[in-house]
Amino acid sequence: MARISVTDRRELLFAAAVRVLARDGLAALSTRAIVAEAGMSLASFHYAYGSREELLGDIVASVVGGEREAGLAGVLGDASSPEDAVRRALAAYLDLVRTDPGREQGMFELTQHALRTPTLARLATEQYQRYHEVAAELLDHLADRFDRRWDSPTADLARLVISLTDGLTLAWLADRDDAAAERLAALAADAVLTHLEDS
Amino acid sequence: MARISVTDRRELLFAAAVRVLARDGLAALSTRAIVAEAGMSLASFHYAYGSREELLGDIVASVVGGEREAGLAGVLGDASSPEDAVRRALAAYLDLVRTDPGREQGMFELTQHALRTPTLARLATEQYQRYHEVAAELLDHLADRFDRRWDSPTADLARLVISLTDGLTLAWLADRDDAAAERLAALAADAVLTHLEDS
DNA sequence: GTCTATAGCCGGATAGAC
DNA sequence: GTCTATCCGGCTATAGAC
Repeated sequence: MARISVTDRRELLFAAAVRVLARDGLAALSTRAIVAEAGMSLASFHYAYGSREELLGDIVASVVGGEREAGLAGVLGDASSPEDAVRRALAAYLDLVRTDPGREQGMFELTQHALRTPTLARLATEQYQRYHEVAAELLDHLADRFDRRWDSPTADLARLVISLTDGLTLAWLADRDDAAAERLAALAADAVLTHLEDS
Repeated sequence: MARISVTDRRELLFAAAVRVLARDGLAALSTRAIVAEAGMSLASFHYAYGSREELLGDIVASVVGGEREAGLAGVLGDASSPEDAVRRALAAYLDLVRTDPGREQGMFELTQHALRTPTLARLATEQYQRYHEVAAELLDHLADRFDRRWDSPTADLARLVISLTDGLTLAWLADRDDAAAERLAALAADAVLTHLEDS
C-alpha cells in the first residue's frame, strides 16, 4: 500500500489506540484491534513500534506532556473572581467527563495498569506529579491575578483539587447521576474556596 | 484428592482470587492463577463456578454486601467529638490503604472492568450506591450522637466523602507520598467539617 | 468428585514472500 | 516497506478417564 514514514505511522497508530482505548477499554486494546482501527496490517505495527507496551507508554507520556491543560486554563481567561473561576473550572471538567466518559475511564485503566507494570510505573508517578503541578500553578495564578491568598500551601491544595476531580469522575462513571455530580462539583469548589483569604 | 463440598470450594476459590487480585492485579487474575493459589486443579474451578466472570461478580458483590464497614464504624465508638471522629476515620482509611495497597488497587481495577462489562455494570453501580449509603449513615449517626447538624443533605456530603477517599487513594497509589497523603487527609476532613453546624 | 488431557481461541511477535 | 502466513504461548472451558 501507500508508503508512510515511520513517524506518521506512529502517529496514526497512536491516534487509533486512543480511540480504541476510549471506546472499548484497555482489556480490548490489542495490537490487532489497534491496526484494525488504523486500517493497517498487523506487521506494520511492529515496524513502527517495538512492542505494545511501548505504545502504552507513549499514551501515558502524552498526558504527562500536558495535553489537557488548555481546557482548564481557558476557563480562567474570562473569570470575574477566583470563586467564579474555581466553580467554572470544576463544572467545565465535569462537562468534559460527560462528553467523553470512555476517554477518562481509559485513562484510569491505563494508570492502574502502569502502576502494576515495573517498566511503566515511573510514568504513572510522573503523570500525577504533573497533575499536581498544573493544579498548583492554576491556584497560584488565581491568587496572583485577583490579589488574594491561600491559607495553605498550594501544593497541598492542588492535591485536594486533583483528589476531588478524580473522585467526582469515578462516582459519575459508576452511577451517571448528572444532578448529583453537579451538586458534588459545587461542594468540591466550596471545599477549595474555604482556603481562599483576602490580603 | 480430599473431597470438598461445592460451597467450601467456592469459598476457597473466592479467597484465593482475592489474594491474587491484590498481589498481581486483575490482568493476572486468570482461572489458572486462581486454582494455583488455591492448590486445586483447573477443572475444579468450573466444578464450583460456572465461569470466571461469575467469580468476579461475587467479589464485587462482597463489597456491596458491606464487608468493609466495620473498620470505619469502629472508629466512631470512642470519638470525643464529630471533628475528632471524621479526622480519625479518614486517617484510619489512609492507614488501611497503606497496609494493603494491592487490595485497594484491585478494587479499582475490578470496578473499571465491571463498568465495561454489560453483565457486571449493574454491580458496579450498586457498589457505589452502597458506599454512598454507608457514608451517609455515618454522617447522620455522627450529627445525631453529638447533637449537631449538617448544613447540606447528608446524601450530598456522603458523595463528597467518597470522592475524597477515592481521590486520596489514587494519589497515594501513584506517588506513595505518605506525608502529602496525611496532609491531604487532614484537608479532606476539614472539607467535610465545614458543613457541620451547631444546633 | 476429581483429575489429566485437550479443544479452540486470541494474544504478541516475527519470518519470509513480494 | 509492506504484506500474508505462521509460531508459540496463555487463556477459558470441557471431555473423558479413574
